Amino acid sequence: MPPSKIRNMEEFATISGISRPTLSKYFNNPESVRKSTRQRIEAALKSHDYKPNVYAMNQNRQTTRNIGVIVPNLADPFFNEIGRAVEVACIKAGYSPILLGCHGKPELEAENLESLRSLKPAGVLLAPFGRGSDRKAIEKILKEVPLILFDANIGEIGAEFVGTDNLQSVGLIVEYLCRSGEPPSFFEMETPANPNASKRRQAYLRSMEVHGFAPHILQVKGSGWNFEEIGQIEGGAVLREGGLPTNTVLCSNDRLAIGMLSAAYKLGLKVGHGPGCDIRIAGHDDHPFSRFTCPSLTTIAQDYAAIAERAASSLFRIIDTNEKPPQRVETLFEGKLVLRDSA
Amino acid sequence: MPPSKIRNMEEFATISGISRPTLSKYFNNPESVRKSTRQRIEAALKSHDYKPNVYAMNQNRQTTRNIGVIVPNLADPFFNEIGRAVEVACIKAGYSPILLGCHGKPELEAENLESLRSLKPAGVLLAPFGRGSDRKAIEKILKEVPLILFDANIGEIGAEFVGTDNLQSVGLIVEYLCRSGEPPSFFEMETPANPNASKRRQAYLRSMEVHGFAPHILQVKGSGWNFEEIGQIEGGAVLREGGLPTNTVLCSNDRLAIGMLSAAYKLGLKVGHGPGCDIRIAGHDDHPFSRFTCPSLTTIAQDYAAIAERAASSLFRIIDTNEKPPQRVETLFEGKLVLRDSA
DNA sequence: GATTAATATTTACGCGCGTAAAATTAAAAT
DNA sequence: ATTTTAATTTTACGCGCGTAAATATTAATC
Repeated sequence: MPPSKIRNMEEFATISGISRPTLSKYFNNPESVRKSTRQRIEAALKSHDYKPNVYAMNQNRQTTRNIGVIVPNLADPFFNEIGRAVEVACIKAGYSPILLGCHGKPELEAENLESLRSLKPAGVLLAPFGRGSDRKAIEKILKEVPLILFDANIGEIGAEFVGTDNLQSVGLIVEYLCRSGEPPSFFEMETPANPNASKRRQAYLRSMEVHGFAPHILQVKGSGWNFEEIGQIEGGAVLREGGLPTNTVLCSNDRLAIGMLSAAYKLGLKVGHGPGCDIRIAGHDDHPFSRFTCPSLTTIAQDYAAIAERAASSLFRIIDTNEKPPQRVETLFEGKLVLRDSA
Repeated sequence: MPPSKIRNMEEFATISGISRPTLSKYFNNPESVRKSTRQRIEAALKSHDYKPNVYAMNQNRQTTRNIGVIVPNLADPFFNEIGRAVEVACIKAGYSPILLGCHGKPELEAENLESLRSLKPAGVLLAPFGRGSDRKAIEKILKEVPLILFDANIGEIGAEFVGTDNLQSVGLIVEYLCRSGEPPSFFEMETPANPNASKRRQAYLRSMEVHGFAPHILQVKGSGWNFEEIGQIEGGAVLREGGLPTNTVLCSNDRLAIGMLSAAYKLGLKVGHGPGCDIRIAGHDDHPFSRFTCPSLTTIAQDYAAIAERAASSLFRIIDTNEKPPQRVETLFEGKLVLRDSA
């Protein structure tokens, strides 16, 4: 990239000997021009360092190549990873993803949707808060661009929902826990922000029934996103006060389990499935830290790569064909049991 | 916001009874118009749901209100938090932050800088990789907009560096460890990506000298960002093979320490400072998980709020006054000792 | 080599807003 | 009430590119 500064596409057109409309076509889709032309453009590009002005590009265009991706909390490793996977899928398909986190605050979800709206994205991939989500804000952007929900479902909103089959995944771990020891209680927050939580509770109830055990649900106080802290404080209280009918607990998610493990450690309880262990604790999600907890956490791994891939490709299909599927689809992927030391 | 759809500023001008240039002024800085006018505009805004087209706004403008913020890895809670703090500071100052993570890949840093360049930001706040950073990519954008480094310093690049005083912070924890028990060894990766790592090693060496102890540095293999895994595997090897001259280890960062704690647990070692403990392990950074490790981790808390605030405000000053400080400044904030159970 | 289909060029207009200069109006100071 | 000062309106142009239509060129087919 020599010092030659090109100021606009016009200039680059004269320098490269290609007409401006053809260049415009190229930048919108390199495949849309003849191979020989493409090569000439790319050769010129190498020796001139020109990039079209993104603002001018998108200003007078009916549809941009931007994809809005919103997750509730980028600080949560699960959402970080799934957000990243979606990002990569978008780039691969020639779109420009805009990944926005809501820092655990539902009001930021509405704000992010609004700022996306002014970026005129071609589509939106949203992992909503669920209960905390501003339904009107979602419906507002939905009128303008296709939207697909992932991770958490909100009834009948968006063209598709892609997530994990909680019924299957929770069934899997409940079955394992029942088979390998005492049946689990279910540990969760009283007012979970995420709709998956209630799905998991229902799956737990159903699964316990299938195995012929009496369910026992521990709902503790706590809201917000400080799951570890809630698990530690409230889970610790449960452990101390002996509110458990069996020696096994299934936590609604790994972050709660991590907190509970911490509480168990403080109480001097030995967690695990070996001899001499006081209690078994299991989680759900295969949080990146679950491998490093003490003891390492038995949990369910979500197939976030598949979820991300599917959500993205479904969105691209809608964008490309410009037609919504006649019926709202719900795609669920199976979770996998990850056996470690805690249960 | 009734159904009235306004398509451009012109339309909104006729509806609101305000001239378009005045509206333009208002949207660029609400304070720049008379109070009575501002109130009229805001009243109209409430009943008409108009927002200027961002692309058209920025297209023919010498300087946008965008601030690029780049951190090495949004999945790392430390960078997530400091990135968020910077974001908030930008919004507060009326700028639009664009927070980009590099997912631990230095090549993404260069890519992100490049995509920022085409967004014509008013300035850039960069937490660089350090060794892995593409110096040329940084210098390229530096020619166009002011840039401030935070967290990790790269010699003489950018208008300012804002970070933690590792000499002070490591001195603090070494002093504590020496005073309260046996002097620590220093545990780190062989080829740390982050320049803070070598700063901390130097600070350790100097601090040990001050207290009259022989330093002992454990450099283990490993690169990349899987710190916990490296801490677990390599730290575990150190613990097993008895390569420690004392019962105390200071890890270069919390994530290594978390891995080492996990290894110690697996080996059946009791970590802590109480009676009957086999080893003391300390970290650096006050990672959000450090409160929930087993045992909870004694560490150093960085003042990331101050770092973010300072980095942002310095950038705004340069942008507003349109002049770089005559000399490159390095601003260091002190770390605070966080005493928990592990050391 | 002639015909056809695909691609490129020419020409021209518009997007929504920034921004400058001059004219006007309103508010503040005297 | 008059002058001074500040803010607003009018007018007008341009930014860089999308995009459409007509024309010219190239490549593919026979």
